[in-house]
Amino acid sequence: MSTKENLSFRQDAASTPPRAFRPHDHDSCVAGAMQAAESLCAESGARLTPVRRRVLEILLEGHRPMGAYDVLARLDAEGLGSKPPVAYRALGFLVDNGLAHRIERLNAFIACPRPTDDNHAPAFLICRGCGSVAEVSATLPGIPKGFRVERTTVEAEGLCAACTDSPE
Amino acid sequence: MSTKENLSFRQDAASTPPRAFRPHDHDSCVAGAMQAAESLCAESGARLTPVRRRVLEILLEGHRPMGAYDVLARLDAEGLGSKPPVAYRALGFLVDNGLAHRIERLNAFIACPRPTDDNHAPAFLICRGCGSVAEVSATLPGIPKGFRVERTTVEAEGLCAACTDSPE
DNA sequence: CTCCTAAACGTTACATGATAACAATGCAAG
DNA sequence: CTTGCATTGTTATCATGTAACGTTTAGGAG
Ligand SMILES: [Zn+2]
Ligand SMILES: [Zn+2]
Ligand SMILES: [Zn+2]
Ligand SMILES: [Zn+2]
Repeated sequence: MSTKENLSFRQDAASTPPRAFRPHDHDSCVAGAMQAAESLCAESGARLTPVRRRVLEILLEGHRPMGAYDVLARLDAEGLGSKPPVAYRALGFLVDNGLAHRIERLNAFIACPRPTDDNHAPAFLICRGCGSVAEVSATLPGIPKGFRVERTTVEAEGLCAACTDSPE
Repeated sequence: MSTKENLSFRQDAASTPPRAFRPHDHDSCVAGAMQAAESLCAESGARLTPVRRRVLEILLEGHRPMGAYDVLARLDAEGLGSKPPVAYRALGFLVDNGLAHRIERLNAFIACPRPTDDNHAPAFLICRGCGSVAEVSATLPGIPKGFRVERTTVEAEGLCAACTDSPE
């Protein structure tokens, strides 16, 4: 459990599908991510306020992205806020602090499963069958000399192993 | 001129910046892309109608992406249409036929400089300094076995060589 | 050439996604 | 305590994208 998922995926890319596409102990999955978020914030001084913490928990419920307004609906139902900026600010905080990522193709957000694994240039595998999204590590090959890359967006849409097998 | 830019960039990635980031004969750049678009459409039976052709020309004016409403403003000024669906339909046609691409990070569209170079899984280098975008070829490494990739979005934001050198 | 059909176009209305701006509140350092 | 700054609450508005439906047009069948 000490190995990064994105690294282990690299090491034996041929064997194991990412955790998000497999049945797994999701409770400990969530607990680990929350734990990591807490310690990251404690370390950096970032304030994981109630709304921010709750949004992270909501995002962590499934390995699938949620739109800002989906998150907002949840917050509203729980009395934590009803106006767009509430959701966007919390999501912005999480993204800025590496606790969540934005999926550009979907205009949606997903919790980072391993926020303490630093320096990750994340790539996302988006299954159009089940809607799950797995975060893996990607390095772009062949960037021309002279272009200084600051941020990358790498997203692949397709079918996960389970959805490929399933009878349509 | 027979070599694909995206291939040549791969072959000597260390030497030449992509054309979009260099001064070049842009008129012939445009002429080539229009030529390629014409023959692709002739071949496939797709109809490059006046609005569609004009939108492609507009996108080709610079190696930079334009939002749908920017394009629409141009069309409106020329009396070619004033309602969003006009722009979105033309852009959709161009994207579907490989004559333009959508840049997800920017909610914007850019003309494909080499639409006849087939099978391209394009990647985009986005310069935040000058706003130019270069299209290069990218293959994603290390996709886990079992995930069937259908479409990719690969975008890198940063600074092109010229903008890195320029004194802020 | 005429008729027919499918594609393209024009327009209305709406859905969805995101942010600017400012007032009110909480909170911690000095 | 008080002063400053981050956070929150709220309003209003902007930006992006699409469903739906009627009309026009191009181009092939007869
Ligand atoms: Zn899980
Ligand atoms: Zn799936
Ligand atoms: Zn050019
Ligand atoms: Zn530049």
